[in-house]
Amino acid sequence: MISKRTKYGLKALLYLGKKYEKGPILVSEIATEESIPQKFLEAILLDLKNHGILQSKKGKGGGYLLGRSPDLITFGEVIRILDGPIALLPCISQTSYQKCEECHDEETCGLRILMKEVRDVTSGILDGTTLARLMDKVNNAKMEVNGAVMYTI
Amino acid sequence: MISKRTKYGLKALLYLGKKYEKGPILVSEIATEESIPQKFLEAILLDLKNHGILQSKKGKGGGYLLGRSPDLITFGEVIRILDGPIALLPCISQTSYQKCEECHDEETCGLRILMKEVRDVTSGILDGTTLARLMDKVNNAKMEVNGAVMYTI
DNA sequence: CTAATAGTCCACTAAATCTATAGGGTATAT
DNA sequence: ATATACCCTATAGATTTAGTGGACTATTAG
Repeated sequence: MISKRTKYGLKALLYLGKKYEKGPILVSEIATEESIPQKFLEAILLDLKNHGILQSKKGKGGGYLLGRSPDLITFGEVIRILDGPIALLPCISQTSYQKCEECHDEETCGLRILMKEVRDVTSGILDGTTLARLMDKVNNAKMEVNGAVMYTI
Repeated sequence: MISKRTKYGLKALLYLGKKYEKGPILVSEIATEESIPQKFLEAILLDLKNHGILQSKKGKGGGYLLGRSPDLITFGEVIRILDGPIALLPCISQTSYQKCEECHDEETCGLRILMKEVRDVTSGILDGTTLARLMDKVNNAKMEVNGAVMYTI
C-alpha cells in the first residue's frame, strides 16, 4: 500500500494537471476540493516543489502549478519521491540499492528473482505513465460512463 | 517494500520447500541457516501455520513443514498473510476493499485506474507463481551460474 | 509604505507499525 | 520422567505515519 501522503500528493498532482495553464492554484483550493488536510498537503507540495515536480508563487495571486509539462511527469518519479523505492526488496531497487546482509548469494536468491519480475512490470507501468497520459485515460473513462464511447486510435 | 517479517517468512518458506519430504525442520535450523532472529521467526512461522501454509510437530523430532505440496502454495497468498493487501490502494484490493472517503467518483478516479493496472500485473505474477515454480527457477539460475545452460520445454 | 495574501519553515505530538526479546507453558517422543 | 521444541503472552525500543501550530517571508494591490 502507498501511504496517504503519497495518495494525497498524487491526487493534488492530478488536480494541478487538470488546471494546467490556468495559473497558480491555492493549496486551500486543492485541500478543499480533494478533501485533504491542508497543513499536511502543504508539506507534501513543498516536498514535490523541492524535487522540481511543482513550482510555486508566493503572495497574492500565488499558489502551486506544475513544474513541467504533464507529459514530462511520470508517476514512477513522483512515487519514488513521496513513498520511496518501488521495488519490494532493497536488493532490487535501482534508485536505492542495498544488499541484504543475510543473503548468501544474490544471483540465485529465489526471492530476488521473483521480486525482480514484480519490480520490472510495476516500474514499467509507473515510469511509463505520464500525468498527461493518465489524464487522457480519465477523460475516456468519463465519456464511457456518460454513455458515449470514444475510440482512441 | 515488504517488511522484514514478510521477507523472513518467504525465505523460511523457500527453505522448507527445499527440504520438502525430509521431515520436520527445526526453527533453530532455519534461523541459523537464513540468519533470521529465532524468536521473531517463531512468531512468523506460527502465523503461517495458523493460516494453513505450514504444519508443525511438537516435541522431540518436531519442527515445521509445508502444509501442502509446493505447487499449491502461491506467493500471493503468503504475502497477503504476512504483509497485507498487494494492491497499492484500499479501493482496489480484492481481499480487503475499502472505499476512499475523499474520493468523488471511483469509476473515473485517475489514481484508481493507474493503481488497478499495477495491481493486475503484480498479482498476476504473485498469484501465478507457486513455491514449486520458483524453486525450479532457482535451480535453473544455479545451473547457469555454474556454466551449464539448461533448457526447459 | 503598508496591509493582506499565500507560500515556507520549524517544531511538536499522537498513534500505529515494525522489529524484535523475554520467559514461561504445553504437547510429544523416547 | 524428562528433554525437546513448538506455543503463547507481554513488553519495549525504533521508526513511520498523519497531522497541528505558529512564526516567518515574499509578493502584490492600493
